[in-house]
Amino acid sequence: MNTEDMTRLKIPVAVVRRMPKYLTQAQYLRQEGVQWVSSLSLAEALGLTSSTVRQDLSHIDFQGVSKRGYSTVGLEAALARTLGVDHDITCILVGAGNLGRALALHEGFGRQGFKIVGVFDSSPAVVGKKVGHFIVRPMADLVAVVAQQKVEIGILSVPHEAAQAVADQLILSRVRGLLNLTTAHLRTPAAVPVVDTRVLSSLRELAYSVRSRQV
Amino acid sequence: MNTEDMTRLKIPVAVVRRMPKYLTQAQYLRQEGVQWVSSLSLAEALGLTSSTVRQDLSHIDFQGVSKRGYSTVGLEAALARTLGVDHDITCILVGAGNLGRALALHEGFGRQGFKIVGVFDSSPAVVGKKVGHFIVRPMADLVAVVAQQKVEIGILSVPHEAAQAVADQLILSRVRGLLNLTTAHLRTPAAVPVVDTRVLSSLRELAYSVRSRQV
DNA sequence: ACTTTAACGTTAAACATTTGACAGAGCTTG
DNA sequence: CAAGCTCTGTCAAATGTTTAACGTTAAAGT
Repeated sequence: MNTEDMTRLKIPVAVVRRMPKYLTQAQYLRQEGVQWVSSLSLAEALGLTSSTVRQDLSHIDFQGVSKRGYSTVGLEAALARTLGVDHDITCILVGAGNLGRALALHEGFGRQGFKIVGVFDSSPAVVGKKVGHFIVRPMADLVAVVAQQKVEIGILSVPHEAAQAVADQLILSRVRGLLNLTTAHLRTPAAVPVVDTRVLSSLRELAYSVRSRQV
Repeated sequence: MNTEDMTRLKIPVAVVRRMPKYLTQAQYLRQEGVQWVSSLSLAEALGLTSSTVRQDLSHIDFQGVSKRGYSTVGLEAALARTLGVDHDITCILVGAGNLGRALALHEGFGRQGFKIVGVFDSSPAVVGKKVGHFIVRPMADLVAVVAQQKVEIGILSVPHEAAQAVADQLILSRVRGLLNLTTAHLRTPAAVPVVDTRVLSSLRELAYSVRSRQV
């Protein structure tokens, strides 16, 4: 089958969710100077089966090599291309509380191409204050900044009561996707995807796992 | 079928992942004074089908009522019991960088029963400093604190190069589960579950969604 | 009391994901 | 230069998840 065709086909969500992990691993190996990686060693590193890895990687426009595996450099590039993170993506952050400030100060995302170009807050007490090298801006500036800087992603770290209203503002300002750090479930038009980070949910899931394994 | 039996059966992972969301929603409705909620309105609030909601809730030891739906109070209690968050769970946090400090300062987790009882860091420059009302402790204190305070969950917010080594120390100190905020994949014995929060992965997943929808 | 109705709980079919199995490709070695 | 080996890519079976459909229950109205 033509690989060009493959990549046009819709990639299953389960596969898309694993791709960032393959990308992280490929970057990591490449930085360590490893040139080739097999589906088996990727699987062992990520807690999967080699079969799953091969099946997953068949969805990207990139070929492994018999007897060697996958080139770490090629894999990294192909995954980045497939995910759309082979170029910078501009983001804004709304909500300059503890979590929001931590994310704004975290340099890791910027290194991975997610460039924060503005920090917003609705509280007059916070607007104008500095967060790292950002000056917190009022919500009224949202539309203009999104338009001028071609912002693609809005990151929400507001109290959950305010989440839906802020999400609506972000959508109106024509942001293309939302990263939701709140516990609220956001309702958005189909054209605006939302990914939840679920920190509290993860803790609760963990509580269940811890408990059900103690038996 | 006897519901007592049901709850002993293993709950599918997909269902466990949704339960925290149902719990959040039930709490929220109860706080607003809503007494009953139907599978359909839960579904609409969380972006699911009513069928999924009913199927999911059939796994907990709690019954809905014909023509009314589920009691928000009862639902909240049953979900909390099932997840094991009906009592406090002690946690420690390792890594007092930006993200770690933000989590330590965030009061929401404490209100939900996840009590942080210690903040640790390996850097002598950080040990001894204050983070909120915590004084950052050295890694050497880990074992003693976990034993004395019966710590169940370790939260990792260290640089990813250090993640596996710190995870190993936490496991040795007999923590029962790990919340992983790093991009590293952690390898643990089967008895020690790990839940990843995947903030960077979520951003990448979002980048893919945004891109594949622009067509 | 009886009918209507709005909900749940359960079944089974549809759909999605994961896994095992194996043919084929291309290094490597003698 | 052929044999052997190790790895990929793909197929199909097994497993897991979601959904629609429907029988059942209990409240509400007549």
